[in-house]
Order: sequence, then C-alpha cells, then structure tokens
Amino acid sequence: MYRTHTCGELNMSHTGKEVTLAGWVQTIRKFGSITFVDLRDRYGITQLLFNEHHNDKLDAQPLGREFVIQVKGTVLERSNKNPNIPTGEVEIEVSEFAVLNKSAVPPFTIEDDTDGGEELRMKYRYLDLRRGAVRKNLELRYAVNRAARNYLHGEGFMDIETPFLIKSTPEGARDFVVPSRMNEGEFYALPQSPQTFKQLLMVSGYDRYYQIVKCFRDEDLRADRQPEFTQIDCEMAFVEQEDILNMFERMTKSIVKDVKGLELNGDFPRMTWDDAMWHYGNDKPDIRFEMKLQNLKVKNEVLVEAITSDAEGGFKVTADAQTILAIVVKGASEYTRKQLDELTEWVKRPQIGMTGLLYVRCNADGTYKSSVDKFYSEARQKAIAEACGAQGGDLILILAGMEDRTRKAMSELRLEMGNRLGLRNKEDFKFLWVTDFPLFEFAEEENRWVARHHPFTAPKPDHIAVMINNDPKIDNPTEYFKHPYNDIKANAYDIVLNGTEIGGGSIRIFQRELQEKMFAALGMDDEEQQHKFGFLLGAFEYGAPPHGGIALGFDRLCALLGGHESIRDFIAFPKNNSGRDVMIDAPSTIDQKQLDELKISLKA
RNA sequence: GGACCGGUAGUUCAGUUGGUUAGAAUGCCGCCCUGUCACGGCGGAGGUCGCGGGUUCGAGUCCCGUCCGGUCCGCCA
Repeated sequence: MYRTHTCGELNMSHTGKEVTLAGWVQTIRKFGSITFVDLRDRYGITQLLFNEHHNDKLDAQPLGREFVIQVKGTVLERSNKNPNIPTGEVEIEVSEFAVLNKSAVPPFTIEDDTDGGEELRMKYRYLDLRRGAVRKNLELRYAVNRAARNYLHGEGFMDIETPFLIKSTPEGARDFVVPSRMNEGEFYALPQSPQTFKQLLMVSGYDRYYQIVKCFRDEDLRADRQPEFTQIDCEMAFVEQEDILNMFERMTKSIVKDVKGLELNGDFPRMTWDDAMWHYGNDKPDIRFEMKLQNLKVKNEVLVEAITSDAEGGFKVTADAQTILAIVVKGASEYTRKQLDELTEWVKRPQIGMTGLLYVRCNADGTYKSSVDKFYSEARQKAIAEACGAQGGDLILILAGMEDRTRKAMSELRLEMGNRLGLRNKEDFKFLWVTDFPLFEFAEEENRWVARHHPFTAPKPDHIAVMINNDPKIDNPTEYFKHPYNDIKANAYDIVLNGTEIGGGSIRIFQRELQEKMFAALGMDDEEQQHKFGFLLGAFEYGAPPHGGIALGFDRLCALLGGHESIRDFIAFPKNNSGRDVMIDAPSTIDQKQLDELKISLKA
C-alpha cells in the first residue's frame, strides 16, 4: 500500500497514529541535523520531520524539489503551528522513507504565484497543472459540470452523444476537416456544434436532450476563444421561447448556487437586441453599471440645434456627424487634461478608430468647461449636460462620426471607463437575457443575406409573412438597409454575464417549407439545399415537433465564475494564440505513408 | 489578412545618449545552522542579449528582414 492518507486530511485527531503518505516534495528546509519537508499532493500539504537518524541516508540520496517520495511515520502535534494550512497543527515524524522517483529541477516554481511565464507553463503543462491555482480552476470546472448535470438530470434531460465525424456545411464558422481513407477524396468535418443532430433527436421524440460536448471551429483565437471548446448543449421539444428562458435561467441560478454558494434573487433582466444596441452599443451589455449611451441627435430639437448648427462659428466634427453619442461619467469632472488626452489617444487607437474625443466638464460650481469652448457657448454646453442628465461633478464624453463605428467605439469607451472607475467587480454576477435578435444580416462582401444566429432559427411568428412575401434579392447593395429583411426579428436569445456572451439559442424552424424558404433566402438553390441539408428537410416531413434550445459556453462560464477573462487556465490542455499545443507540438506534419493512404498530395 | 507589445542567466526582469568586464531577484551547487513553514548566514557556478543582415571605430541599445510568444481588430451561424 502506497499510502494510508492523503496530504490534506491529517489533523489533531490523528496524533499518535502511524501513517504512510506519498506525494511530491514541495520544499526542503534543513536545520543542521533535522530537516523539514513539505509533502504535496492534490489534497494539500503535510509537513514531514526527518530527524538526525536519517542524515546519512539523506546525504547519500539527497531529496530535491518534485521528487516523489513515500514516508512512514507518526502524526505529532507541532511545537510551532502553522495556521495558514489545514494540516498546520500536525507533522509526521518520519520513521522510514523511500524515493519512488527522482525529478529534474523544474523550469519554474510549482507554487500558486509561480515565476513561470505563459509560454513555459504551457510547454510544461503537466507541471503547471500541479499548481494549486490551476488545480482550483479545474476543480471549479468540474463543479460547474456536476451542477449542470444534476440540474438537467433532475429536469428529465437525457445525455445523448452525437457524432464528431460529420458533414461539412460551410455556413458560419470554418470547419475543421478530417480526410476519409475509405472514401477517397472525401472529408468529414468536426462539428461546430451538434445543432442538426439535436434537432433530429427532437424529431425522434427525445424531447429533453443535453450534452456537455466539445465543439470545433477553425477560426482565429482569442483569450476567450479556443479552436476546440465545450458547450452545455440543450434542446427541448414542445416549448416556446418563454419556456426555454425559464428553464435555463433556473439552471444558471442553480449552477451559481452550487458552485459559488450565491443565491441570485429575482428574474434576470431582459432587453431586446434593439435596446441593447441603442443604450449600450453592443449586443452583450455589461449591466453591472449604467453609463448608458446618450444619442444626442435625437434628444430634442434645441439640442440638435446646439450641437449641429454652425450659427456660432460652426464645428464641423459634430455638424457633419451621422451620429453623436455621449456618456456621462459620474464624478469624473476632476479628470485632468493629461487623463483626457490619454483617453483621446485611447479612442484613436486603430482598434477603436476614432479621430478624436470631445468632453464637457460639468463643474461642481455649475460652470462648464469643454474641449470645444470656442465652438460651443456655455449655454450650449448646459443644454447638452441637461439632455444627458449630467450634474455638477460629472464628465461628459462625446464621440461623433459614422453610426456603426461611433456606436461600437462608444461601447468600448463605456467599458473602459467602467474599468477605470472600478465598476466591474468580478465577484458581482449580473446576468441578462438579450432577445429579439435580427434573423438576417447582410454580408456586403458576399452580397447576400446570412443568418445572424444560424439558418435553423425561426423568425418571430408575426414576421414570417415579411420573409415569405419579399424577394431576398438586393438590387442596390449600397442600400441594403432599406430591404424589409432587415426588420425581421428572430425568436433568438443570448444569455450575457457581465458583458460576455455565455450562451445563445433560438426557437427552431420545424416545417420543411419554412426551412426551404430560409435556405433560399440565404442564397441556396434546391440542389444545394438537398446536398447539404437533405437529411434535415427529410426529417421535417415525418412529424417534427416544435422545438428550440440553447448552448452555453462552458469554458467561458467557468472562467467568469472563477473571476478570469481568459479561458485557458480552465482547460487542462489548451492551445496557444496560433492554435498550437506547444507541449505535444501539434499540429505537425505526417508521414508520406499516411498521406499516401489518404490519397492526399501537398502543394510544393 | 492587419495593429500593438514583448523576446537579455534555469526563471522573472532591469539595462540611461550607442562606449570599460551585461546587472538584480529568485532558482541551482557547496559549507554552516535543532523548530522552520517566503527559514537564515557565507561562498560559488550560470549569458551566442531569439535568429539573419545592415549602419558605426564600437550595437543588448539604431535600421531592415525573419521567427516565436501575448493582447486586440477583421473573423468567430
């Protein structure tokens, strides 16, 4: 027997007992004839005491960091206790020990606060995973997994596995493809999600399905995006949108309760996509703080006159702008010129792409000071402040320009100001439903409509007629926004946590005719529809029930609940920025023999 | 496809205007130490400054190219 106990469980109740422990050497502290060793395993750290009888053996076989050893000894009360660790009241006086395996000196310290950089940690991920900080994340991940399964099982959901080797349907993200040896020249694709399979399961009558499942997308990576990632994938039959929102709002609360011990009171707020874009400038608002976008051009006519008129000498930037947006930063009127200049540089970064930033300081004494004093009289500044609801002590930041870019930039600036003012507390979990997404989006580069969510999403019942009665054809691409398809809303919804989209879903189309119409709207002719989705259209002819579902980004949810933005440390073996696993060095070339078997030749 | 930041000891980093022998901390090795738990003290080893080219009397430092890593934009139904 290698061990009778783990390194995390011994305490005063075990004193006097003879125990055997096994684990890794965390640290060695030598004091002349006695030596302390911290022994570590997954469960904790226990201090070992080697007395003078072991010195000859330790001289002959010195221990080093990360050696795997086994010790037999007696549990003693310590004379100097360590209140910082659970086992800190006891130690093991070693009677016998054995080195089970030596270790090379690790390239970085195996401690919560390691000295290792990201690259090195990933290369030696098996060492990195020994660190408590990473282990804690994986433990949280497992807790979220269990909480989700417990909830879904309790609600009668059934975990059904779906295939990984499926058919490529390049709609949406790029597929990872796998060559088929037995079918020369043909390829499988790895699923971007089990979407069509879960819908087929609904047709088959498994009316509550779920899977915590890997999905694959061959797109560029980010801190919160991996090429293979995990979803909590769910689908239900005989449901309306309201049923799904309720079911998964309760699941989310249940997970937060189980994992964080937090009771989320009240219903999650809901916001339409239109409102989210209007008030926050994006479809995943962080509602931990207000600072809504103020649309100055529509506030009122006095204000419009105030900011666009050239009567007082004119100011081209706002006079010519398609959109003028402002945010009120509470209590920031004392921002220095230097801070404001720095913010201006911030919005001028290529990623934001604005040419400048206007500000109006609302001083506590009721006066105003702005970056455009020579264009705007104090009366005009006052009009702006009143329209925005700004008070003495506040700072108004204003961006002007083309609608899309300005709205996006202001959305980013709002989040940045939220960060600077400390309004985005990681332990404050604010969930939000965003509903009524547009069904279509116009892809200018392809000159066609694409599905905003995916092509299986149902339009709102009231909007089906608009879809059926209008030709998707666009005569003049520069005026695509005039087409009625822009107004069609979907029964689609996202769940947002603290400004991050953690899941999304929709009510699905379940009639063949409507699905065909949808495919046609996306530019697929009958033949292409049959080739790509014939199986689904066929299934819809055999009694498909109304259905819908949702998929939650499991890695993201775990990271956010763990207080991090990057999902990498919540995945045991993640890939780097370039999609590489630097530990196993993948992807890699393959043998000519393998290529030959697959009948694949590489371009020179 | 694009932008920005970084690459110097095992590791994390500093390195001024281009100028003598490239530093610190930590880790590692040796000696001392019977109550430490970030142990302490003394001593020591450890560097192709990512790679290639250029400018210069002289390059870690400036320029060009390239590779690697990170963050972001595009992309991600």
